[in-house]
Amino acid sequence: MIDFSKLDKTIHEKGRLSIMTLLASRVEPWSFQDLKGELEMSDGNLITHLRTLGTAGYLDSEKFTGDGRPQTLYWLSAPGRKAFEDYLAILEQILNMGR
Amino acid sequence: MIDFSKLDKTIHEKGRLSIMTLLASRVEPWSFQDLKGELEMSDGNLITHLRTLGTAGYLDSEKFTGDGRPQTLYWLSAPGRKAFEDYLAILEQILNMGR
DNA sequence: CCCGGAGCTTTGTTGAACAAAGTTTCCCTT
DNA sequence: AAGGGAAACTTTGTTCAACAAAGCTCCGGG
Repeated sequence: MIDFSKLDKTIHEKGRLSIMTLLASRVEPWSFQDLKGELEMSDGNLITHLRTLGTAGYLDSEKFTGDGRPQTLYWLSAPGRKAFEDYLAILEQILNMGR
Repeated sequence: MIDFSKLDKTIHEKGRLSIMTLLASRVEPWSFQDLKGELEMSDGNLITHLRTLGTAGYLDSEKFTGDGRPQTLYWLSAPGRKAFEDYLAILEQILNMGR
């Protein structure tokens, strides 16, 4: 039987799930603007989710101020990738059980 | 790109997701006691989630008082199964995108 | 006629999502 | 140098839902 209590609540919330999925979907980091453009989210909401994920140790970020406008890049940390893999494993169990 | 806004919030919450998964996993209905035994949830919390799903039209229920103790049985309605299928389709997209 | 369990309601607390507006920093233009 | 503007971030406040705990109701059995 699936252990739903193992479903990482930090990841499961819709907003953060979408962020984690985007970050996991490619190797290159995402800028704040790219994330904002892809997800329809207010600045405050987006940055709060990013901070929550950062505090959990799931992502790293770096602020660049070199070329043109300043921008911050975000990418999954190793623990973040691991946590997301675990999360996906449960999704897979749900899929297999529900069909 | 995945449309995360289509992620049914009624289903996505952890408690209701576990209920829907259980109900979808077999043809026979589940009794309140079976659900309560499988999911570790208080009576009030469980019944509230069931009512939320019922109000959304995602499940049907019937109260039996014939043999021995009274019991209520719950099962997915046709719209509920459809909504769950749609939900699973998005999970599948997330899985495919994250790997 | 109580006793107890099943199902359900009610109440209250806690916490999180989200929006909106304000703040800071820094580049670029004039 | 001064001001404009965009990016990133903070703050504030509202709103809503999860969840626990306790109480209520119905009904069958002893």
